[in-house]
Amino acid sequence: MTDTDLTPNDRQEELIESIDGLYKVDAGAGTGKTFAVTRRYARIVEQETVTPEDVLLVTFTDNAATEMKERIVLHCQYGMRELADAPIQTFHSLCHDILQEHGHDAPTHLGIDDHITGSTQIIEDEIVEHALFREFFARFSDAHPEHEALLKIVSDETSLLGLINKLAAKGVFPTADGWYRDGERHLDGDFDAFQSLFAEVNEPQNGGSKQSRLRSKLNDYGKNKLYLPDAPPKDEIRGSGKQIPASVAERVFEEDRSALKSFVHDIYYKYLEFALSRNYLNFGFLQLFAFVLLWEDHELREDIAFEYVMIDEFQDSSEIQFKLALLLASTDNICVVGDWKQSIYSFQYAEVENIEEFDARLTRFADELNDGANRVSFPVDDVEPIRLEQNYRSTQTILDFSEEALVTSAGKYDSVDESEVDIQSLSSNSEHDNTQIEAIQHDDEHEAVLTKIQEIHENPEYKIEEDGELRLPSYGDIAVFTRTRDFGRELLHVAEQEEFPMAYEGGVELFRTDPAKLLLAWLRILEYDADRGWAVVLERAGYTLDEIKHILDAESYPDEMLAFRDQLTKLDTVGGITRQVFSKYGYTGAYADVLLNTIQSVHSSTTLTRGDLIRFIERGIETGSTHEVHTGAGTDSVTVQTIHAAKGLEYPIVILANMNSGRFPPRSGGSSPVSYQDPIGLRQRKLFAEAHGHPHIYDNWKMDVLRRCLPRDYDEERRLLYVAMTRAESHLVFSSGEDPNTFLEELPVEITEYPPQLDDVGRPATEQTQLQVAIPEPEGPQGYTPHSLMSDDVFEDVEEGRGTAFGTRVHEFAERYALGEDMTPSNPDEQNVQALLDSLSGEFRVEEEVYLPLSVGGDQVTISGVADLVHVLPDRVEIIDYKTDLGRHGESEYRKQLSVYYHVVADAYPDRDITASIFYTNEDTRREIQPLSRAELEEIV
DNA sequence: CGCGCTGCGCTTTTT
DNA sequence: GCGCAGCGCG
Repeated sequence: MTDTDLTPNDRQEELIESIDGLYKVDAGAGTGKTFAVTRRYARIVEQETVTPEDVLLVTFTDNAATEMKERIVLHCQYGMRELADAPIQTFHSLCHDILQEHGHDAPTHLGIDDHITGSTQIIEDEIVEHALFREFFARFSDAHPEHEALLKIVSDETSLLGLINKLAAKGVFPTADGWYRDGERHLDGDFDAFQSLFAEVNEPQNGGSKQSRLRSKLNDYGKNKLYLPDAPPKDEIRGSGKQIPASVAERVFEEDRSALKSFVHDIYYKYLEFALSRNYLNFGFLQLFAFVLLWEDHELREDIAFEYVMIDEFQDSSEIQFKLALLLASTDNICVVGDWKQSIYSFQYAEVENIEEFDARLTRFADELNDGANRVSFPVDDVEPIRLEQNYRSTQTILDFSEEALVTSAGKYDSVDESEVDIQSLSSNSEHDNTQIEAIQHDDEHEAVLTKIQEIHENPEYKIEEDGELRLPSYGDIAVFTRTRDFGRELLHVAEQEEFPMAYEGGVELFRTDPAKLLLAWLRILEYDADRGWAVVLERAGYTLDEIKHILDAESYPDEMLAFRDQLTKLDTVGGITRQVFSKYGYTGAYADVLLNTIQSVHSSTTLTRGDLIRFIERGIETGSTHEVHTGAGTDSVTVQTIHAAKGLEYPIVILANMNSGRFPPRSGGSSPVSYQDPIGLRQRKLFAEAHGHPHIYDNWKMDVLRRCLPRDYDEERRLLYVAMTRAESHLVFSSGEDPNTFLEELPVEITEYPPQLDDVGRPATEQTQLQVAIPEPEGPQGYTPHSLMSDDVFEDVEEGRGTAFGTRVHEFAERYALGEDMTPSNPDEQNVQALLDSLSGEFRVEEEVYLPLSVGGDQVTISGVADLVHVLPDRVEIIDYKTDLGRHGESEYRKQLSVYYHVVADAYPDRDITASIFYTNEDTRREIQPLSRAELEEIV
């Protein structure tokens, strides 16, 4: 609904008129929340004694803040200019303002001898902060040998940054000599809470005839792990009955965490110091220091505090934001507006409990804040609930159906207790109820979705309502939502080929687009003459994979490409190279523009060499950093976006795509910040430990048990579905490829096969191969059929950095067999391996643990690992790796890995010839690998 | 029917 | 690395 003309309904009226006191507003999807909030604001500032400076209105995005202001000025005495500086803003921007004005000494409250000044920068770019954090971490590691034991099990430094931010969002801060206030209590855990989780997963199933889920999960205890010598054996952990012994709960929970806590404290505190010394703050630290300031300085707090506080989208708030709101309120005129059903930002530290258990949290937080001083001076026990239930967006059929999402079970071990779910049913004010809800399924989901769109377009069965009239739907009325950007991008790609009017809205992983990958490929060619560059360029030109393989081996690149390379070589700037590459491939669209802009803006702030640019793009691909790109496709086009991006929007027709049998939700809780060491070489270490008795021990058995006690939480996934469905005004289509996921299967809608029929749409002819190349017969033992060394996915796998894991059971068989264990081959692959090994003379061994020092950018990089199977002869040494399928592991990944071992073994056997080879057990043969030089490895590492 | 082993697939984003 | 589903065995 729009604001200017309509009159509020009764509930909205109540919200607008009730401006004094505590209110918790349950504002469901499409209930005219913004309408009511903006009118309420207008009503508040109508009072003679109140000006906009007295009213804090918090939103969660800058865009929302701007929209609020725009809509407020439509019906209040203040104009845009008067509201420009009014506190209608996000928590972050408010905290920034507070720190700018009063934050100079805020760090000293934590014992940090530094200051926040006008020149202190806010780091917005994730890539930049990660780079800074890595630099900090390297220094920290050097300066703190006392934490060596924990430092060496950190495989990904930036996950520690994640931990720091999470603690900051919970209000846990370090001080010079400990933890701020009672922050430490959060780090000790709550045994009672853990024990009840433990008991729940440890309940026997099927009325006692079946072992508990926990016992079943722990069947893998110790598998692929190296535990400390005092770790209990598997049968002691699992017990003999249907349950894990109850005493295990205490054994795994109770451990001395002082070393871990002191490590986390030191990292956290030193990073705060580092950031301030470099004159920057991240978003989390803004809130941290603002909180500290408001906590410590009573006079300042009372001075800043607002007479009225309103918070929009309260389900997206974090613990510290809830507390900041209380510190910023001078009276109990507080109003939070939100909808627990739309809480989908937990990864951003949003806590749905803030709104679900608002009253209890309010009391508890106010109590905590009043520790030692009276900071929340108003009563908090009288909260007036208001529920908006009139929906202005969707038909009643859609509204009723969407509620199903919240009570749908996600799988065998997931159930929803419907009586526990507090759903305020919405009632539609739509006059029509011509709604279609359907589910389609086809292996080629992209084409199926496009076909469905074609069917819907201008189809009288999908009429939609506009101004009380029904009309035919156009492309612009349709939106496709996906859980992942990947799917959206693929769909768009197909749509482009079919010349379908479709546009992507939202952040794009810019560096994972084709223009960026082609640019990276050419840069690699220029800089290193690298296969990884040529392969991509050749593939793009339409060569088949076998042809590419041959061209790379023979280094016989097409003349036209060599000429283009020479042309690029003559260019001085990376901007020039970028422009040339884009123009060669006809990339003139929005992606290319934004890419060029990004590169040039980095270039103008630093002097960027080609090597720098390569690393910049590689990092961009790795981190998947996103940039807002406006594709500006024609006026009448289908919108594609992620569900997260679609929040707050509405479309007449919604297609919810990609409802496939993926395992939902994504791993909750995130990975442990202090994670296990990179598993490279784990199996070899185990073998080595067994063979030589010198295990390299690094694993923690308690963690293995603890992890398995945490139940999966599907609630947010249910809410995500709910958000997607409630965007729809009239029609809802679910779509899945391959197999539908459990949610879709459980929903009360029939899933129908939907074969795509897009033949009538013009398709461009596939590009012709430009060069025919004779493929030489592969060498190898007789009787094996040749097969391509390159699977279809290799380029993608390698480009996206997937496929570094090594372990296959065949490999394990080979190692055990070679080491003299009594192994019987159980499949043809293993038989092939056995035959190969039997045909070789000489000694096999698993090499000792070694460290290969590589010098990278002046810093030492160490790769630790145990060499794979090594075949030693008097005059030569051969490193052998095995693989059954290359689909999941790019050959270049093997080459990288084997190269590391190659140099290790070369050091160990200086007088002998060293070779490294992969044995393709499936159907092929052995192939020698040309190891990367140390210099090339350095580039990769 | 219960249990253990094996193969498969694999992430959202704002300040 | 990890959960889940499918399958074979007892």
